[in-house]
Amino acid sequence: MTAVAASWLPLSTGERSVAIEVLVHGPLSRTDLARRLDLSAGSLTRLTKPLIESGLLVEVPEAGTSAEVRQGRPSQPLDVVAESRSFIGFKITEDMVYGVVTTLRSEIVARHDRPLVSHDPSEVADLLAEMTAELARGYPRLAGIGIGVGGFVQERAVVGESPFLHWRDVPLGELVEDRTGLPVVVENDVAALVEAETWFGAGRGLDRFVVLTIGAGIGYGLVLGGRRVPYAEEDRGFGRHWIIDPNGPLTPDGNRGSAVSLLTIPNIRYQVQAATGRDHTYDEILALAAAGDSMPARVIDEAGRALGVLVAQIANFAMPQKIMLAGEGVGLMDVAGKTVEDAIRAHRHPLASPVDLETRVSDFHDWARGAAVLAIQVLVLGVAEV
Amino acid sequence: MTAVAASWLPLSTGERSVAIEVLVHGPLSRTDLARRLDLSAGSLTRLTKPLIESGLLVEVPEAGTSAEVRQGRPSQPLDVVAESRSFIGFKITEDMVYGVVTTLRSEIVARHDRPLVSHDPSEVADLLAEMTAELARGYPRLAGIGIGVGGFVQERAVVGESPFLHWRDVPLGELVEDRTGLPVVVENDVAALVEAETWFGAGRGLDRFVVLTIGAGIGYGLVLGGRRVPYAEEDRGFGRHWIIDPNGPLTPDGNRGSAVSLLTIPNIRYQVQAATGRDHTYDEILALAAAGDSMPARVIDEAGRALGVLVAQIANFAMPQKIMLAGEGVGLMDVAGKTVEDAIRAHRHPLASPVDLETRVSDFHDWARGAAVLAIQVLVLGVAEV
DNA sequence: CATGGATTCTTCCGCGACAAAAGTAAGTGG
DNA sequence: CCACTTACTTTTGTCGCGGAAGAATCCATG
Repeated sequence: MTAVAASWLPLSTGERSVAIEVLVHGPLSRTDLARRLDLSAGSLTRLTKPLIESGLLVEVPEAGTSAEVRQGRPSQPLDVVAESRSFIGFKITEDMVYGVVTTLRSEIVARHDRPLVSHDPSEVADLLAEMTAELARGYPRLAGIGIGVGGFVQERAVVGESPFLHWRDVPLGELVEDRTGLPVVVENDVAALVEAETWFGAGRGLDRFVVLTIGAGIGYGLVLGGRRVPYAEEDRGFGRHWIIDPNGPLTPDGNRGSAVSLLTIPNIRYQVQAATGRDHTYDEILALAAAGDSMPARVIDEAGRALGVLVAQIANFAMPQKIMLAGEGVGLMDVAGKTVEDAIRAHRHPLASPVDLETRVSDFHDWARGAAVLAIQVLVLGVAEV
Repeated sequence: MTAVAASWLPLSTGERSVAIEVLVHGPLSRTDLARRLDLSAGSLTRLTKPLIESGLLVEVPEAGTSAEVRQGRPSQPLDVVAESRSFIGFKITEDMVYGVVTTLRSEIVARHDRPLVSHDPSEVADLLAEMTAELARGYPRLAGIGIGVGGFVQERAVVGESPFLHWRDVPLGELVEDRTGLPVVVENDVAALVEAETWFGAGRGLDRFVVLTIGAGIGYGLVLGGRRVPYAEEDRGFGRHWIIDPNGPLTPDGNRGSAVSLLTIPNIRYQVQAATGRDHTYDEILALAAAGDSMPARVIDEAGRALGVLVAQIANFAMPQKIMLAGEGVGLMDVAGKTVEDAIRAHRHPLASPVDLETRVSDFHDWARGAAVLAIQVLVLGVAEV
């Protein structure tokens, strides 16, 4: 596997904005683009020409509604050639690596998962290289790899600290680049998910929005002006110091009634086990709660209330236009959705605009997809960022 | 009193950014400006010329440090002619109107206060016109008036709702313009203070910062990307639905342990009165608490803890670069500063960057100055905003 | 089936903003 | 007195955009 020409020609700012607009907002005619980007029709001819010649964009037949009869010269929608390049995204968890192949539009076209048996950096890199080879079958024009890791990542290349892997200053990007010959972007998994949502998901076109994840831990990502706000304690225990109920249940980590102890999957399972003596999976607990089993129902109700308070406070203080809920723990919303909404309402001003809360049913491949989006951003469009 | 030519010539975007930069960041040479605005030296000659000709900027002698011996041609700092125009700012409270005259640089050069005996809109407007005439003495080149009101203000002109004045849809801007012949900007008082801090105060040059005010109520202003984020419930009871301590003291408004009931001046006085049977002023309570009187000390300690939690949560969720504390209630910081800091630390992640908390000792004239800053923004530089 | 109107896109030209380079001004230091 | 440094000005070239005119391609109408 040899290195592929990483990125297209260097794009001018005008060309880049056109490329991103088409990539993110689907097929658009030149006239549409002129309106959206506030440019003249003439400028669009100029800007699109090199993009079409380079193969990034193509003219596509006009969208379906043939019934619609319009006068005038038909528009010539432009679209990115989604399949022209492929990207690989990985999500590394404690015991599994989830991998996907995506198109330029971040649609998942292939999946491949493997158990993670060793946490040794070079062995992990070996595994990622093997999985890359496996995934690459049938997708020859790989342009790059994105890797999402829970933990603190520096320079989009080095894992500065990852508690669950017991890593410190591991140059994962370099390790994988050496083995695959492909450009690699490493990023915190929540950050990657946030970027993916900003470009291709719920956050498209929004100025301020929040991604909140519930799973083994709690993740928080704040996007302002289209950019993610970096913060020092990134993904090293968000919500642990946020005490919702001082009299709440004590959890193994020694915090009483924190958002983490009330909301995360391991702590919910711990609470149910401590009360009933039996170990259940998270899904079982949700089912029991839905069926009215009193003890799980109490724990889940409390979790729903905590989530509502958390969401309300985020809305009060950060004032996002939308809050997106993701992660393996969002099943909570199905069972305790009403509790969450009530709690939100109770902790918001009656005149406040309603919170736009969107729940994304997501599995680990969505995290991997998020990592692939980073590769798209950095490698294709040359979006540099820290 | 006749209308004065309101604003300078329409400025181009380049000229405007130069003007704002000089206005906000004091005297700057062209070379400094070129560096700050990322422009070439040539562009600065071009951009500054019309500004100097129009009288907005002047070349001033180089700054003081004559001891400093440098080679080369001396720089020619530019400065705004601060005294070339004057602005009036008003802050309306329930029983007083506070007025100031400021320079273009928002320095207060005169004050004048009057008791507010009637809440009738036209009588209030009459009073403002009288005070304007009073303040205008000796400051002939008035360019505009800014008015800060607690409540909900629309279009920077109409008081949509103000509970303490019992106003609904009062076109205060128009009323005062009719009486004075001067352009008038009306804005929510917290919003005005936020703008003032963004331009001339602690928020200068920051991308994200928060203004938190404690007084008769709690005020919250969030600035992102140099712009204040508008929100629906603006200044109609921020913090009332934020329950810090579910077992906290009950207050007359029926909320138990909310940020408002724990922190605002009327509620602190109410708590002390309920416990001791005696009515004290806020300053007296602070003094008693500092002296160790147990009951006031407990109330103040609780208030300090509540403030700490509030600040910590703002820092956690909105991630501002700085939080500015203002209002008549900031004396709390002198007495309970340590409690506040402890509470902040307890509710933040240990790895989180420390909260940059700045306390501004402020009286009502600072609110009035904030309103004057709005007049400066809108009338001189044509900064349009909602 | 020709004509005209509508709409989209292309070509071309001019304008404005900017940067880079070259020139001028005003100081310091030997 | 001359070299050197720094600040500013002038000149010139380039880039990107908007606007006007025209080409392409549809529909509607007679």
